[in-house]
Amino acid sequence: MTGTSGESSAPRKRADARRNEKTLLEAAAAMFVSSGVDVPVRDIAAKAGVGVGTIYRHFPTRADLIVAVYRHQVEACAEAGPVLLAKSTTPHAALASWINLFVDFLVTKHGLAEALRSNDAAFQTLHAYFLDRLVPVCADLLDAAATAGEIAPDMDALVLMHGIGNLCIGADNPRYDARLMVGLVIAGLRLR
Amino acid sequence: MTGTSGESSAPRKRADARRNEKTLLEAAAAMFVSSGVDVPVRDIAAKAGVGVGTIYRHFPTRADLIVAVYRHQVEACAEAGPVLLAKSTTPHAALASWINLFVDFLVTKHGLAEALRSNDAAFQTLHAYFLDRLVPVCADLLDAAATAGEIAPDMDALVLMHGIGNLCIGADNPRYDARLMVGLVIAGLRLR
DNA sequence: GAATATACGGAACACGGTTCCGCTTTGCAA
DNA sequence: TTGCAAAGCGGAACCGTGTTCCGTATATTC
Repeated sequence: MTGTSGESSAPRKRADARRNEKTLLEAAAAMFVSSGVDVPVRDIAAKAGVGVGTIYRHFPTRADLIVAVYRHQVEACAEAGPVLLAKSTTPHAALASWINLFVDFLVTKHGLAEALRSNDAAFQTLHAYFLDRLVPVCADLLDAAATAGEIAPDMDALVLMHGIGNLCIGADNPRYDARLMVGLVIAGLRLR
Repeated sequence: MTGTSGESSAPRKRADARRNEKTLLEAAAAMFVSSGVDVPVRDIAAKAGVGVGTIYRHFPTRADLIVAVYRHQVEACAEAGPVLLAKSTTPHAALASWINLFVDFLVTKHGLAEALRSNDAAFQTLHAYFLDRLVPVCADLLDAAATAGEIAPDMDALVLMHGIGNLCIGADNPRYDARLMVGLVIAGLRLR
C-alpha cells in the first residue's frame, strides 16, 4: 500500500539505506517481542545502532514500522480465510477458526491490540491497514455463514473485527481471558 | 477508599482548600464532557482558575480525579444490581439490563473506557475502584443466573467486566457499535 | 495583630514522539 | 581514479503532557 519496501518502479535506494531498513525491521521485531510494540523509538534506534532520524526516514510514523514488521503475518491471516472456508465443515466453524487465528496473532503481540485501538492520529495507518486487509475476509466468512442460515444476516464485519480487537486488549493480564470472551461473541453470533 | 473527600475524622481542611476541591470537581466534570477524560491537566487547572499544583494536592493522580467525578454514578450502578435482580423476570434478564446500564454509563464518557484499560500505573486506582465496586455486583447476578440454569456456572465476573469494558472502547466511532457487541456476549452467555 | 500551619501557583523536570539540518557516504561520470 | 551532487545519516532540539518542588500567599489561631 504505502510501498515501504516496494521493488517495482522506485529508483532503487542506496545500498546503506536498504541495509538500514533491514536492520531496523529486525531490531524493531526483536524489541516488539521483548518490550511490546510501544517500546520507545529511541530504544529501537539504539538497538539497531542508528539515529532516530533514520527510523523516521524509512518509516514516517511508528504505525508504518509496526505494519512493516507484521505485514507477513497479517497477509497470512487474510489468506487463511478462504482456505478455512473451503476446509471447514460449516461456514460458522470456518468463521470461528479464522477469528481464533486472528486472536492468536493479536494476543501474542504485547500492546498491538492497544495500539490498534489508539485514536492517536499516528496510528491511523495501522488501523487502516488491518481493516483494509482483514475486514473483507471477515465479511466473506460472515456472508457464507449467513447464507447457510447459521447466523443472522446483518452482522457487520467492521464492527465485529473492531470488537474482537478490543477484546484482545490487556490479554497479557493473567486474570483476564480474551479467548473466552471472544468465544462468547462467536457463540452469540449463532442463531439458535 | 482513598477518602479524598472524607468528612469523618480528618482535621478539617482550610476553607479555601475545600472551595478549590469543589471548583476543581466541577471544572473537571465539565472538561470531561467537552473534551473527554484525557483532557490535559493544565486545561482543567485553567478552567478551574487554579495552578496545576493545586490539582495534584487534592488528587494525587489523574485517576483519583476521575474516580471522584464519577463516584456517584458508579455507586448508582452498583446499587442497581440487586434492584434489577429483584424486579426482573429472570436472572439473565437482570444481568442483561445491568450490563446495559454499565455500558450506557461507559459509552457516554468519552475516553473513560480507554482510561480504564490503560496499563499506565497512574490509572491503577481507577481500575481498582471500578473493579472493587462492580465485580461483586456482577458476580451476584452471574450466580443467580447460573443457579437458575440460564448460563454456564463457571463464568468469571472479573473477566466479563474486563471484556465488557474493552468492548466500549472507541464507542464514539460511528462505524462501531459497542452495544451490539455486548449484546452478542450476553447472548453467548446463555445456555441453549 | 502577629505567628504558624496550610495551601497555592507555576516554573522546572521527566519522557516520549517528531522534526530539522549540518555532516557523511554512496554512486555515477569524467 | 577522482570529484562531486544527491541521498542518507545522526542526534540535538522542539513540542506536548504528566508530575514534582518550592518560594510565596492566605487562613486560622492565639
